[in-house]
Amino acid sequence: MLVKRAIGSNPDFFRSIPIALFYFYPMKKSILLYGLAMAVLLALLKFLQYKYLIRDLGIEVYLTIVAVFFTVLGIWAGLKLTNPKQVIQASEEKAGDPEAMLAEYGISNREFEVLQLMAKGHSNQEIADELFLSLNTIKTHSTNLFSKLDVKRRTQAVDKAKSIGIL
Amino acid sequence: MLVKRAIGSNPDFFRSIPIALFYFYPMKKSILLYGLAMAVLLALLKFLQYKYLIRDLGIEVYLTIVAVFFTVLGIWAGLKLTNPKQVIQASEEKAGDPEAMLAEYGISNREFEVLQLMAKGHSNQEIADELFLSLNTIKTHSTNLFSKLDVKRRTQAVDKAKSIGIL
DNA sequence: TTTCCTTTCACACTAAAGTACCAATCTGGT
DNA sequence: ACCAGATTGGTACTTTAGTGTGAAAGGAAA
Repeated sequence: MLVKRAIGSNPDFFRSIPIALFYFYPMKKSILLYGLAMAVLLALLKFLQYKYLIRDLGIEVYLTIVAVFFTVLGIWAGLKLTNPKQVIQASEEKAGDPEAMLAEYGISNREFEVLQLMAKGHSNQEIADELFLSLNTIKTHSTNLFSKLDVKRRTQAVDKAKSIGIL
Repeated sequence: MLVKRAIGSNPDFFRSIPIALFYFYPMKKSILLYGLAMAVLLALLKFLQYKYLIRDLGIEVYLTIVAVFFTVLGIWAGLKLTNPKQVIQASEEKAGDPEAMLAEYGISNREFEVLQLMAKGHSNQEIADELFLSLNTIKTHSTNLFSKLDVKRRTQAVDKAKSIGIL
């Protein structure tokens, strides 16, 4: 909808959208955002193409912009995809029953991730940056985590988590 | 602007770009390969452009191919860059004597006492009460302790203290 | 005695952590 | 399709934590 209103003047542009979205059909919101970003960029370039004489500058310039943009986008996507990976690895390190304890205390995945970074001495802002979340979200997670662990501070949470063997 | 509106719901995206580029910076070979892959693809497309009539299919198809390719490339880069994360922290693991380490870092008795209580998750006020000291004194001790351990927060102090074997 | 370190504490300030409440979206089952 | 839990965020607020500066008292060593 948003896209449609922005580029309404270039109907032939829409041919590219289904192509982009095709590859990611089974996926969810992030992919939708990906397609959207792609569409927007294409629209922008298309717009510039008519506005200025980019065609005269050569198609290479055109492609380079797209290439760089989507590389960055890809790196970002890659970083996002690897985050849940580390959690799995970390939770499998302990030979005990960390998973059982997490379930016992009703600690969710995200909460555990936050807990792990807390234990490494990271600040809420740092955790937010590393997980690509907002500071408020980290605060929410940590508050919920504290109530589940029945503690009041992050240092207590780390201490208790280690004592019950989930860290 | 246009792009920002499209991904507007996730402003963290833009914060992640410098992060991604930061990890990317020290890797010279990867950048070289990146440029090479880019050049090869551009050449290939250029070649196809003359060989067949891709231009008639529209610039969108052209761009879509490039976009998808470099997204995949970016994801690959992202995956590669996130792996050597945990190696860095393992460098300071010197399992040694506790007393020797205290001397090594110039940590005094009181500071160590404070550190121990910190590790148990106690607040500054609680520590002050337990040691019959004022809150300000605890703050002074902890500030000095942090500078000696070269950390900025109590959680980091506890983490580092454990890693160097004084806790 | 002088010097250095430790320990103690104060005040004023900034930064971070944490609480409370709310709400939208997403996800996994039933 | 609906629902419970998970995830993500926001606002406004209170509480701790941490910094910078200064200072006083005691002990140990030169």
